[in-house]
Amino acid sequence: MRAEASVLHLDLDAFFASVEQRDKPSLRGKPVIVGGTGQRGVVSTASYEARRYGVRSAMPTHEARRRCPHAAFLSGRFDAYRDASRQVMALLHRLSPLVEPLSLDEAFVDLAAAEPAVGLDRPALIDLVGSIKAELAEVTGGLTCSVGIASSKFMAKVATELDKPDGLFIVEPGSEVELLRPMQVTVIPGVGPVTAEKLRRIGVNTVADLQAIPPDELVREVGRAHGQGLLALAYARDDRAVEPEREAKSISVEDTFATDLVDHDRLGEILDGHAAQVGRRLRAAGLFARTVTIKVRQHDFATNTRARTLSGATDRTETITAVARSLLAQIDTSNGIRLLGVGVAGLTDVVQEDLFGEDLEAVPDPAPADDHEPAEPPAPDTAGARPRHGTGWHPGQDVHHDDHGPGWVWGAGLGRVTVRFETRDTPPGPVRTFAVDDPALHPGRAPGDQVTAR
DNA sequence: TCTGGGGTCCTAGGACCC
DNA sequence: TCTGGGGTCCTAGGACCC
Repeated sequence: MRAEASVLHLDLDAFFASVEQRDKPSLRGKPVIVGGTGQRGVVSTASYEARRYGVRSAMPTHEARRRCPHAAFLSGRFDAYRDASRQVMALLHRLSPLVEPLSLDEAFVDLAAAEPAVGLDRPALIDLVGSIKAELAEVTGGLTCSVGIASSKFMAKVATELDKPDGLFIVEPGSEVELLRPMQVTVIPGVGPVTAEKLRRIGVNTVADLQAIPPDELVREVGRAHGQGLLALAYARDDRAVEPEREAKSISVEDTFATDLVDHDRLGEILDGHAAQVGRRLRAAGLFARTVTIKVRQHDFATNTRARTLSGATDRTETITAVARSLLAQIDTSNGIRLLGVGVAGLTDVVQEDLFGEDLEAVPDPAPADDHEPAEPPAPDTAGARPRHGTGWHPGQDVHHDDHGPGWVWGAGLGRVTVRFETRDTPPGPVRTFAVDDPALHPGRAPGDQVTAR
């Protein structure tokens, strides 16, 4: 822990939903829910208007629909979220070279490393955050954020939660432990449902309870590393540095199906598709992987993983596919599978492919070594998790119509697709319905539709 | 009709080596 | 012909985070 409040934590408010409201004027001030829109979807982000109905992140979408049937349910536009995120991270980088992104919508900034230096007294920090918020709204077209500033990463993150949305909370150095004492133990990162229940059973509900428990009892309940970690955080002891540019340790692609799958050929095709995506991402990042993992979620939600480590690292789709297929063969899929995933780990950026002596059963005809873009296997259809990967229209998607210009998919079904024609810079626009195969209707934005940079 | 998709980190046991 | 101990790598599962 530092002597000064020099760690800043920033969290974009209801990020995905806010980007949707920014780009879809008719949704401003209305409940918006971004997430999986199918039967097995869950909520990623709910706008504050939707939260008033009890809709929360990670809630099954069918539950969200029950609570807030009149909300707009959108499946998400990750390119738009990534763009906004990049703008925000770039802004923070102009403040300090030490920026650690935690996700698209969250980051730590080390203010002690700010260039030029910034004042760390309370009035200076209030000023600084005021200008960050103004600039952030400017570059992103009106997004807001909440900010916490404290003497450590842990306390800065706790602080952010204390004033949302569009808030600022500065923890005065020295006041950390008193601030924490009355809080629920679940404010401590690493205390999820399972640990919270274990702690509850030994009478620990608040951080003050955690401080009072004999350490050996705590360690007995939650394990040594975890127990000692919790105890340190209960006393606000946290000297972790703000670390920019953490390297990726794994890459994975997975998909939950609308209905459980039994058919082995279909599962194999889906596995091939996932392996191809993983291979593409690996090559795009210039990385090679030594370990291939598959993940299988059974009909009853029981989850199996199988992994195999190769003697050399690869970025080849054929190799990943062959290993993944042989791993899938080890698993009983006869009762129905709800999720299938492929991942790689053990990443390096040096070429060291060495498959001599590798026992790859079921290796398909190896392609020439320079062929790094094999034909895509057929995309999963019917029972799969469409429309996310399919050609169907999905709610919220950007579209362009030859006659009506840019808009977004309001809904689709029964051979029809309904589009609202509006953009971030227009007033709420009109709604029209087309046949799903209307040749004048195109996915994405046409070049002329680009929103003016601000 | 419960329960996403992308990750990180930890634990425990077995293989293997010296 | 009798049972070590440490270290590393690997696999599987699970908790947790956004």
